[in-house]
This record gives sequence, C-alpha cells and structure tokens, in this order.
Amino acid sequence: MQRSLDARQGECGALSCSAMPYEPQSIEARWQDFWRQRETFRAERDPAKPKYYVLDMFPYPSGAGLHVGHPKGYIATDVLARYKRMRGYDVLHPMGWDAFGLPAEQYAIETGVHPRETTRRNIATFKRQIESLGLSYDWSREIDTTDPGYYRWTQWIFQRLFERDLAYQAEVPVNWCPALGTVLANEEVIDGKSERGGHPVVRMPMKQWMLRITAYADRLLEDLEELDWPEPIKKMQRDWIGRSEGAEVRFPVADHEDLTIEIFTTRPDTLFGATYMVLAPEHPLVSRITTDEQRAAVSEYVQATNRRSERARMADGKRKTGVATGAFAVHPVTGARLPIWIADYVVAGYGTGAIMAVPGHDERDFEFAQTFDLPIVHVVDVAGQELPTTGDGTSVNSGFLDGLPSAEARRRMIAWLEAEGRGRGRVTTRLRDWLFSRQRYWGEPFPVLHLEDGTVKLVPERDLPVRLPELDDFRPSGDQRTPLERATAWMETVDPETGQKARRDRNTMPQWAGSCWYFLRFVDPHNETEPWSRECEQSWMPVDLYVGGAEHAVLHLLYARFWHKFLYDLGLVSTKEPFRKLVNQGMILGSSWRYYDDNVTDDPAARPRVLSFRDVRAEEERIVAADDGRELKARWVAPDRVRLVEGRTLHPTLDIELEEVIEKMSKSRGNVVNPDTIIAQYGADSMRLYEMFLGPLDKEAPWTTEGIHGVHRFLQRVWRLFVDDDLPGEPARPLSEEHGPDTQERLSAETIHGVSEDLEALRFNTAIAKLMVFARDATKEAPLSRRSGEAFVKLLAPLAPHLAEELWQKLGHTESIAYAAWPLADPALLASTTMTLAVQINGKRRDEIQVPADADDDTVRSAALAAENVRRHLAGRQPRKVIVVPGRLVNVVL
RNA sequence: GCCCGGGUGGCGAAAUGGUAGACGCGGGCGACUUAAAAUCGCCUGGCCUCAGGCCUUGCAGGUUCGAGUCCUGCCCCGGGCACCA
Repeated sequence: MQRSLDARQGECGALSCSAMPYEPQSIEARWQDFWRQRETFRAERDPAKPKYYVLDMFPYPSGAGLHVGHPKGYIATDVLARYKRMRGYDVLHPMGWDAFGLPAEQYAIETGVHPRETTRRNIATFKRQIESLGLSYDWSREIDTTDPGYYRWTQWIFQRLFERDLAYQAEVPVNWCPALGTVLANEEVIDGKSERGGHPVVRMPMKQWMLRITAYADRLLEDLEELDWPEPIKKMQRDWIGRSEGAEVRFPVADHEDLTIEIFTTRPDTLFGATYMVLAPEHPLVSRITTDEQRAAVSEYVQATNRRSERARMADGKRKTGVATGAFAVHPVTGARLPIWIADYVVAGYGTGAIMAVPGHDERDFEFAQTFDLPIVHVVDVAGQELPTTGDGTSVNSGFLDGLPSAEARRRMIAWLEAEGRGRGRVTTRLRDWLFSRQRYWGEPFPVLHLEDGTVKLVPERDLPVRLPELDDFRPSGDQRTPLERATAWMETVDPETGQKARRDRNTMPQWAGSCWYFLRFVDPHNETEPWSRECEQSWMPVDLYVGGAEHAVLHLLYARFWHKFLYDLGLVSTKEPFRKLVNQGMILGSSWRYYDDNVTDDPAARPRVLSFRDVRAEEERIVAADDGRELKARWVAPDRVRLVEGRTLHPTLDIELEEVIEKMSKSRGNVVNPDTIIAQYGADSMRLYEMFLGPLDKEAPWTTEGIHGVHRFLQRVWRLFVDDDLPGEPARPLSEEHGPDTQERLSAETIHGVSEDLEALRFNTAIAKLMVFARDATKEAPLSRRSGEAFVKLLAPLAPHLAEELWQKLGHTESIAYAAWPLADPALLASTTMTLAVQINGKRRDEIQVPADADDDTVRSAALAAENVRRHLAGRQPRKVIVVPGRLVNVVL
C-alpha cells in the first residue's frame, strides 16, 4: 500500500486522524431504511423466471430476545436468498412468529400481564433485532400465528381433518403434567418429564382430541426417500414411526372361552419356542384373568408400577420383575398351557401390550425366564451359538418348520396362522395418534360445538375464527378444569343452525398447530377468502431450502409433513412433501467458567465451602469433593468477570482456579452474547460474516469475541480498496477502466468461480476465505480495474450487503445491488498458461517444476527428472517408474 | 447396549485418493507514531547436524506409485434412541 502517505500526513495537520475509515453504524442504518422504504425485497412472481423459496423455522418470540446463536440460520438463508436474487430467481424469503404456546402463558401467570401483550412486546424486540442484521425478508408477508386472521385458517384446516375422520375425540391414557396443568404429546415428554420445564408427567385416562397421524405412517416413511434432508434426521423420523413387520397371533385363555390374548411378534418363526406369556401391567385383561390366589400380588404389582416413574424404572436397569396371574394361555399350535405373567418390561403402549415370551431367542425373555425359573426352549439354531440367540438361523424343535431358514419359517408360520384363523401377518408402528388438545389458554380454540345430545358439530365456516375469549386469570385450575371454562359466557352458546343450546370446546390446540402450515400461508398471506390461492401455491411451493435446528426432527417436521400430505389428498397443495431440502444449522456455543460449592440446596444464608474444579471428582451422576466426598453443586462465572493471573483463570474475588466450559448459550450459565452489543461495536456486516466464517453451517462452533476482529479488518480492507478516506470529497478511488494485469484478471476469475461454487453448496466459510484472498492480493501489482472491482462487490453483496450497497453506490450506480446480475468467470482466464507441478520421490514431495499448461506427459516427465533436487535424490540411478498425474504432480518411484 | 456424527497447529478451520495445515484468531518481528491504538509488511506444526533432512491429521494394521481421505480392529468426544416384542 504505497498510496499517498504524504496525503495522510497533510490531512493530519488539518483534521483529526481519528476519523473511522469504515463506519458500519451509519452505513447500515441508511441501507436498512432504503430497503424498507423501497420494499426492495417484496417477492413478486414472474412466471418467466425460476423461483426459489428459502425459509427459516420461524421463531417463538421469547421474552429474553435473541442471542448470537439464534440468527446463524437466518444469516445463512439470507445469504442464499440474496445470492439467488442476483442469479435471476424470484425469491420468496418470509419471516413470522410462532407465538402461541406455554412460555408466554407461564410468564402471564407469573406477572399477570396478558399473553397478547407480552407476545406483542416480544415480537417487537425480535423484529427489531432481526432487522438490525439487514436480513432481506419480505416483511409484507409477516405472519403471527396468534392473529385471528391466521388462526381462522388453522381452525379451518382442523375442520377438514374432522370431516375426514382424521380428528376425533377419545378417552385415552395421556401424559398429564400436573405442574403445567395440561396433557402433553408423546413427543413432548422426555424421560418421563415435560420437554418444557422438566416437570414430572403421569399417565392417566382422559377424553382428548386426537389426530390420526398413524393413517399416514407408511407414506411419511416412504416419502422420506425423495427428500434432500440430513440422513440422521430421516433416521430419527424412521425410528419414531418405527414400522415393523411380523404377525399378530391370538392365544386363547384357558378356562375363559370368551377371552383371547392378542400379541404381536416380529419372529413368528419362534412360535414353537414360546413358553409363557406376558401382559403389560396396564393391560385390560389383567383383572379378568387373574386368579383369586394371585389377585393380591397382581394388584400390588400394578400399583407399584403406576407409582414408579419411567425414570425410576430405567434406573433399575435391566433387572426383571413380574408376577404370575395364575391364568394360562393355550399355545395356538401345540396346545400347551403357557403361564400368563404380568411384568413392566412389556409396555402397554407398543403393539398390543402383550407378548409371547420366547426365552431361547430374546434377551429380555431369557433374563425373565432365568429370574423366575421358567422353561427355555431352543427353536432356532444359529451356527453353534449358545442361547439366547436373537439372529436368524435354522428352525429346530419346531414341528413343520424344522430345517427351514428363519425368513422362510416366518412366511410358513404366517400362512399357517392365517389358514387356521389363529393370526395373520401384520405391520405395526411405534407411532401413535397425535394427542392434539391442551388444557391451556394461549392457543387456538377448537372450532366445534358440543350439543346437548352429545353430538359434536363444526362451527359454520362463516363464523370462523372462533376467537379466544378475554380472560384475566389464565392459570390452570389444579383440577382438570381448563382456563377456557372460566369464560362461561363464551362457553355457553347456541348452534346458529338449529338454535339448540351448545357448549364450546374447553381445550386449545397445541403449539405445533400453527407451524404445521405457516409455510403455505406465506405464499398468500392476506387472502381472506381461503387459506391460500391455488395460483400462489403452485408458483412458490415447495420450499426449496428449509433451515432450522435439529431439535425439531420429530416434532414440527413430522407434524407438518402429515398436514401437508392431508392437504395434498384434498387437492389443496400440489406437492407430496413441503420441504425439498433441509439443513440443520449447528449451534453457536458460549463459554463460561465453573467452580463448585457445597450449598447444594441453594440456601441464601449458607456460608458454603468453595472448591476449584481440581478438587472434585465425579461419582456416578453427582459431583463430590475429592477429599471428604461431600456433594457439590456447580457455580458459573461469566467470561467478563474472571481474573487472569499468571496464566491462570481465577474467580473474581476468591483465590480459586476456574474451569472453562463451552456449551449451549443459556441465561443460567451467563454465557449468552447479545447481538445488539456486537452490532453496535462492529456492525451487522461483521456479525454476519463472522457467523458464516466460523466453520461449516451445520457444525456447532464456539463464539469468541476476538474472532470477529478478523472479519472486521477484512471489511475495512475492502473499504479502502474502493474508498480513499484521505481524500475528503472523493467518493471513491478512481478505478482503472482498462483491464487489470493478467494476474489480477485471473485472480478475479478464480474468485468468481470459487465463491459461486461455495455459495451453491452453502460453504460460506470457504467463500469468505476466497474473498479475503482477493482483497489481500488483487492490488499487489496494479490498482484495481473497474471490471474486477465491481465483480468483487457483487460477490460480497450476499454476505455483507450494507457495505456492498454503499460501495456499489460509490462506484456510480443508482440502483440497489440486490438485483445486479451475478458475475460470470471468463473460462479462458481460469485455464492458466503455465502450471506448477509438485515432484514426489516415492510419494514424498521433493521439488516442483513449472511447465506449460498444455505440456504432454513426456515433457512433464523429463522436466521432473531434470529438477535439481530430483537429480540429487536419483544420484544417477534410473527410476523404476514415473507417474504423471495431469495437472497435479509427478511421482518418481525408485 | 444400539444407531448416527466427529477426532487435523496454541485456537476456529481448509484439503475431487495427488504439494497437509488455505483463510482467520492468537503470538512474534519490523514499518509508521513523541507514545499508544489503528493500519501496513514479514514470520508462525514439531524436531535436527537447517540452501537440506526427519517426524506429523486419535491409536494399531492393511490396500495403493501415493492415504487426513478407502478397508479392518480399537480408543476418546458429541448427538439421537433405549426393555419396541
């Protein structure tokens, strides 16, 4: 940079030297206003152009606002949206709010502020933060799931489900969470606790709305094949659906002519090895078949099972427990009497809640049989292995199956069962119908009326939406009454068609309802006569790229696919699947510092003993003091409060060394970084660039505030490439209208080529690296040519849009760069005239040679053998073999 | 236990079976400065007998002219599922 040091000195005499050369704060606000006022990103559909629908999983606007981890996916989709626009696509890039749900309501209960109010405030904060990143959303399509104009159509879709018998009410055992005062879907229960809040959940029967997602199980499974989704996510969905093939077999109960036990097995070939039966403790037949002698023991076991949470059951490990019912079943083939047991290793919710136990070929049955001294029979021979064997082999001791390989034996047994009327081939799924009602306030009301005669009918379409009633008290009642039942005037109504007295439904829909179809509303958000028009749907759907967190693998993504398939069957959408390509962005991690104390109960009056991480050890799940073994609790120190003393990291006031822990950002750890602070200091473009530069999009990465310096320096360098801030009044450095030197033109072509490829593949980190190389090297030999300079600004535009707009304007353009045509690399420049080849000897790099790009193998070979260091290694010997890899290297084998 | 990812400099990371460590952080040296910051330039995996050479992508083998990349076995970390019949 030999440019005018003299000018700089001259300037310093007259003016302050502290003027910032590149001031993102003023640039960014100006361009954000520009985009807003011009509606630059309003999506319009021109049928002559290809379309690109790029979508973020819309956020739940929580009270805490965004931290730097949230926008990573939004930035990535924004880069792609901007890139695709410049590539000539019509881009649909919308944003909205998934605003119904528990946290707003929990907050309302704590503070007394209406959820509508907190939701409004939270949305305002989220929107301000998102806008400050310069994301190119079409805000005219903003959606809020709590808006009656939106949930009207959520209710409308529910009505269509009801009409097709895909929504029904049933008395089912549900996951009741007393602390939240609601039931939860299976997907919302993790380890026997609620996904939100970690409260205990108990199973109990209740009348609930259900959606028949099981009717779509096969299609949800099959159509995964055609999706460009991460393999682990597809796998999780397959596992969740849990399809397995096998047979249903009916075992008559001895001495109860009217009773049969129905079981499901994937191994009908082992039927001859069944030596006893097991029912889940909750199985409906238990009380009917239990003999008087066993009744006391059985009921005690059933109660004990109910009391123990699933967590406690798991903590017990694999120890088998159970009680005999005293009853017997009749083996459908041999007629043998098999004792019927109950045991909690058979779960009520899977299959039929009953099994035939084949201890010879099932590890669980084997353990149980050993524990209770039940007979074990060998019916499948697997290459001399000892029992229990669970793999395929050859049937033995199995009557008409003897000698058959397992697969054939299965077919033969199913045929026999069907011929004898004792069973049939069957496929089961682990997936169960979706429990769709919640006993909460902040959700969509069900658009139905319960008439006095018990019938349920739909609210007429013209009366939609059924609005949420106003309530002052949102609390769950503690019993099973719901908040809506307090709105008595709202609950008691009349059927507008018959004039009969009617009650509204007391439940609301779960949080997932609104997100099942929001991507469809985005294509036609202001339509008041239908949820979306056919025309809009066909011009934008499906979503071409969907980016969001992996935590939605089996919740939102499965539910949304289910609704979409249903809408497809109705002819309302034209694609079987809503999301063609899915990418999970990796989390951004924060760092905090840890120590321990013995105030395990968080007693504020305690004077705890404080320990460094060096003085503790892990004992199973707990952390204890290394010396006296007392139990400890982890404490956290935010990174800005630690003291660095002689290379050690210490507590702010105490003399103990802290341990750095890098994990998901959360309030409780004090490791959250607010994007507002980063943007105020470095600007949105630096923030965007940094998050994209950290590493591959789908990988998690730790946030470090030093790291952002690098990309900020890069943007400053870019600024100076175009703007001479030492010459006030000069809008831009004059760029040469001539072609630059060959090296510059070639670098430009390579950068265009490389950045384009990287953006297509979502490799933002390497795209940025290539831009950095250009900015570093382009002006080494000569000033930048206009041609290369403008191409570079365009390449930068998707990643750092504010700076690119500013430079584009300084280069004399009056239109936004947002729709400027993406540059194309001159292929002639990509092919260089000479090339540098590495020369290896026995696979080790020893020298390099320069040869013309079109040199033939012989020329390359002799050049390689003539290289100085090669001659030294050869020392007169003849190489055994010379391998020429065109364009790459030469390997001389001795 | 089972199923996925992943182990590369002090750190974040690059690398169609073909020059390992691009780019960035941090660090070092120098220029500019009264000074500092900012900026700019150079250096920065380890070791040695240093114009050269040896070692190096979790560990141990294998395939290949050539392996971070492919194969076999193992170790460690992260995630998902978990008595699923």
